[in-house]
Amino acid sequence: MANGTGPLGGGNARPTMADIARELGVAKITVSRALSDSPTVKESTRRLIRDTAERMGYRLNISARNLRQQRTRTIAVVIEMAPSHDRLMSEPYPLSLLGGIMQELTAAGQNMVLTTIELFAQHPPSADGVILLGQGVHDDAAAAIEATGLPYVVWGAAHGPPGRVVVGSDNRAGGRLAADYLRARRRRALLFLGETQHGEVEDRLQGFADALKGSDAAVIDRIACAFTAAAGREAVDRLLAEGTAFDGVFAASDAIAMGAIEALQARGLSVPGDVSVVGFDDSPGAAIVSPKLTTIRQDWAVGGELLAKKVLDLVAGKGADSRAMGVELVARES
Amino acid sequence: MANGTGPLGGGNARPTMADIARELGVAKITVSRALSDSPTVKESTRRLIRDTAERMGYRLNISARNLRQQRTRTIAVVIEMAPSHDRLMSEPYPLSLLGGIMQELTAAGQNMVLTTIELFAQHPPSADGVILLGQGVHDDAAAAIEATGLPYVVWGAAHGPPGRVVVGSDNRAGGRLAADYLRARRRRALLFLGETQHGEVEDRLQGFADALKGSDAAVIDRIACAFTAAAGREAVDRLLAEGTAFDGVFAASDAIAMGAIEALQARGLSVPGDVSVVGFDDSPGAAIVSPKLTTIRQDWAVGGELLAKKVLDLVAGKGADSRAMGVELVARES
DNA sequence: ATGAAAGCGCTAACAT
DNA sequence: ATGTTAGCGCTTTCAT
Repeated sequence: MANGTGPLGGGNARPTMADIARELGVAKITVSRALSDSPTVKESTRRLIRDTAERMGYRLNISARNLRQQRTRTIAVVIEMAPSHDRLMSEPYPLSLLGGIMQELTAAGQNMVLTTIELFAQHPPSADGVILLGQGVHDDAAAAIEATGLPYVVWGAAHGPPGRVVVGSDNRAGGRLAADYLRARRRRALLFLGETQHGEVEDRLQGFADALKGSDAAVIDRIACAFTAAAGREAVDRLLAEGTAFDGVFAASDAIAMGAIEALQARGLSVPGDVSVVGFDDSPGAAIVSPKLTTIRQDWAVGGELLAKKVLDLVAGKGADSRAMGVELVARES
Repeated sequence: MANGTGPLGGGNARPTMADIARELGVAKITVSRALSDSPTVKESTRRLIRDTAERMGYRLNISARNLRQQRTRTIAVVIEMAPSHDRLMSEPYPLSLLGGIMQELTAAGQNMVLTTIELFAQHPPSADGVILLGQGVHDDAAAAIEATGLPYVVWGAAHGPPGRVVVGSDNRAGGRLAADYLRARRRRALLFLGETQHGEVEDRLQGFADALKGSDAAVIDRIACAFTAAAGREAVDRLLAEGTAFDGVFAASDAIAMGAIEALQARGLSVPGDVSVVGFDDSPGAAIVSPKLTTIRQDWAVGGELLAKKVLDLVAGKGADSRAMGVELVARES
């Protein structure tokens, strides 16, 4: 029973500035000025025009303005992954990053179009700038964006060319914090769980390994695994089945850590009795699982705001620099 | 060190179809036709034009096309909430819902712009249709969208006017399933936790209460609480402090349920020994917490796809109907 | 198979 | 304080 706004239109097409101008006997440029609050329009005229516009149900044609002004007031947010169901949930770029971006763009009166990198490469949306979430294993995504010539910023790790603006957490510092935590608990045989092809994860491992140098603790194994609980569970289960012994785990995400804990408990091992586990992200479930998960908190919302600010600066021709945001260890039970 | 695409431009502005046409000595309309794969252009001409366009770095000006064609190939997705950090975090529904929407829109070659209802009301983005996520307590959000005259669909509960297209889970059925589960476990004094101002939650409670009729079990109390673990914890803690006795809980979200379990355990009560708990959503953490949470699963990704399909149908003038999607009880330990 | 003209709705630049 | 002119880049319509 939907009616939409069919093109039958009994003469009720959306009115334009010209319609309002004709109605009032003014020039359409005056309408334009009045509606955009130009100070050169007399207050009374402005009020008259605004009221008439409202009465007639006028709405600005944004495509026309964009065409005329050669800009879009739109930032494209590109998610560097196929839009598959389970991946979206488990990837470490949750909605809070989008929330931060949205908050900042909204405040600046900018629109935000969301695409995947595939779609972006095929039909780049009209936008003044681009925020890329995740760089992917190779630099394909960034390359696709560079091809458009649009200014862009990236969430992730600063492994790309030096001029690129990257915002991300200080993943090395996160790795160091995890190492310190495990060392303070006298853990020596440590496991790292995470896909180090992923730049951020690589940094986490690097910080982790660095901080262990010169101590009696060491990374005895590193397992590439996806950002999911299932992957963490399987990895740990396999190791235990093989008889690998370890007493500490640093996982590249909380989901992985939770999966690891499950696998440990399923084999009768206690966390943190036998094995200590540190996750990454401080995701919502971390405080609720049993044992409560010790983890490295990164502030995505702030990251999102920074991304948005920086891309807007670039769009405005103001320049911007990369930023590694501080992280924090949240010591809970694990 | 960012350079952007400064307006200094040594004559290197983005080329237009006219530029390509001049370069090749053809009419710009021929360029237009060639680039849009019109069959009336000779194959050799098309190839020539495409190659030249690529060589010159041509990119379609979407604003111009939109203006000329009077449409945008864009769907606005409106999030009916302030982009506040914790709500976004604790409310997982938008993320997978967005995934489904994106998948479907992407496949249809549509762009997706994301806004909040506030921003939408101030500056409606240019879009051919709207997907509204969540209706809010009153009907404000839907009203703001209706004011634009754009076709729209809503995620939530079908409590609005009859013509409105609503996609959502069958929340009443979810409530019934929860009731059946608790009855089968001989639970009699039941608690409902959730904000029934929220249409979906209201339906969950209604189905729940309906299914209890004529049994010896009953809802002894219903507490309005936000969708967070903290709210669930506080609500249950307060009740226990007051000495209220109950042996079953149905929570409007998994987060609430997890908070409730925490509070129960903190007071030395066992789940499910003393109290059974049913959540809603089957969110990622549900299978990992201890005890593993029994919950009602709703498939957001499919919901997102449906929303997108239906709004595209409306945009195409094809009509669409509302849909309550089936839910499923996932019996775990709680 | 290709082209010329017109115009989508808006605003910058230059009058008045 | 208001108006005139022109044109953003594209595609529809009507020739040829």
